[in-house]
Amino acid sequence: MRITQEADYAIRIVCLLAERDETLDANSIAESCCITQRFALKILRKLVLGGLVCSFKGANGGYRLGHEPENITMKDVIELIDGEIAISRCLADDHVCSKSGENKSACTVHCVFAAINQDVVKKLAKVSIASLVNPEVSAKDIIKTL
Amino acid sequence: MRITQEADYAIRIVCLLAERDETLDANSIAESCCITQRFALKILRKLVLGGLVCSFKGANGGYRLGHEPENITMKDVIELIDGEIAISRCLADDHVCSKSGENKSACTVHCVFAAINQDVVKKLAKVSIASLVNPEVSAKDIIKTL
DNA sequence: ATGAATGTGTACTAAAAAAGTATACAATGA
DNA sequence: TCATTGTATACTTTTTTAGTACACATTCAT
Repeated sequence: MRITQEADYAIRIVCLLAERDETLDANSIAESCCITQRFALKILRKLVLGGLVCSFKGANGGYRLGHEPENITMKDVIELIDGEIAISRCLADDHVCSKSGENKSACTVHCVFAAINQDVVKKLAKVSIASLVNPEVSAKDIIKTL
Repeated sequence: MRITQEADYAIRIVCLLAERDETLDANSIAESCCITQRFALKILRKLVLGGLVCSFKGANGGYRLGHEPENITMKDVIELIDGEIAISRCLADDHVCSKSGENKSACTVHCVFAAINQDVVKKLAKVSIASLVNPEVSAKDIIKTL
C-alpha cells in the first residue's frame, strides 16, 4: 500500500532489463541491483505474474522485458509489487475508516487525502521506464512534465 | 514517515478543538473522536509538546487549541505526529539509499519520488484546520485550491 | 488541608507490515 | 542425463504502527 523498497528494487530491475535488451538471469540481475538472488527471484516472480517481464526456464534461461519500455510506467511497477498506492492508512483499508464517525471534518480530511493520492498516482503514471533509462533525459526533464 | 492513523486522529482532535472553542478534557475528546482515552492522551501529549495545543492541569483542566485554526495546516499536524512525510522508504531513510549504486536510473527514480513527495507536502500545507471545520467550505472547494 | 479530577512521563505489549530467507520442485538445453 | 535456470510455497526476522499500563504531578472545589 505504501511505496516499499521492494517496489524500488522492482523499478531498478525493470530499468536494467530495458537498458540491456537481452535475456538476463536472476543472478546477474541481483548483482547489478545490489540485492540477494533470493530477493531478486521473489520480485521477478511478481513481475512475471503481472506480465511486465517474461521468463525462460532451463539452461541459458532468464528474464526479458515483456513490453516496450515506453509502455511501462512507474505506476505499473509499483502497483504490481505493492498493490494500490495509498499515502495514508485510511485510503488503504478499503477506503473505509470505521472510526471516522459522521462529522464533517473527518470526511473532508479523507477527501483531501484521496485527492492528493490520486494526484500522486497520476504523476507516477506519467513516468515511463523508457524515460528513466534514456541518458538524454535528465531527472529535471521528467519532473517538468509531471 | 508515512501518514499514520495516529496523524489522522490528531487532525480530528485538532478540528474538534477548533470547532468547540472551549477547554475539553481528554475523555470527551476521546469519545468524540471514537478512540480510547489512553490513545487520545498519547496524541494530545504530542500536540502539546509541539505547541499546537495548550493543556491545563487539575480539576476542570483539559485542552485548547494553541493557535488560530487559520494558522494550523494538515502538514503541521501530520509532521508533528509522524515526522517528515515520505511516500517511499528511500526518502525516509535520511534520503540515502545505500543499495542504489551509481546507475543513472536509480538516481532518477529517487529524484522523481522526491519531487512528488514535495508536491504532497506542499498541498497538505495549503489545507488549514479553519477550512476543514468551516461548514461553508466543502471538500471540493478545498481540493480546487490545491 | 485534602482528595477527586485531570494531565504527564516513561515504558511496555501486541499486531501488522515489510524485508528477506529457505526448501523442495520443475523445466530446459547442452 | 545432469547442470543450469526458473517456480511455488512457506517461513523467519525486523521494523513500524497501534495501543495499553502504571506511577506520578498538579490543580480546583470544598
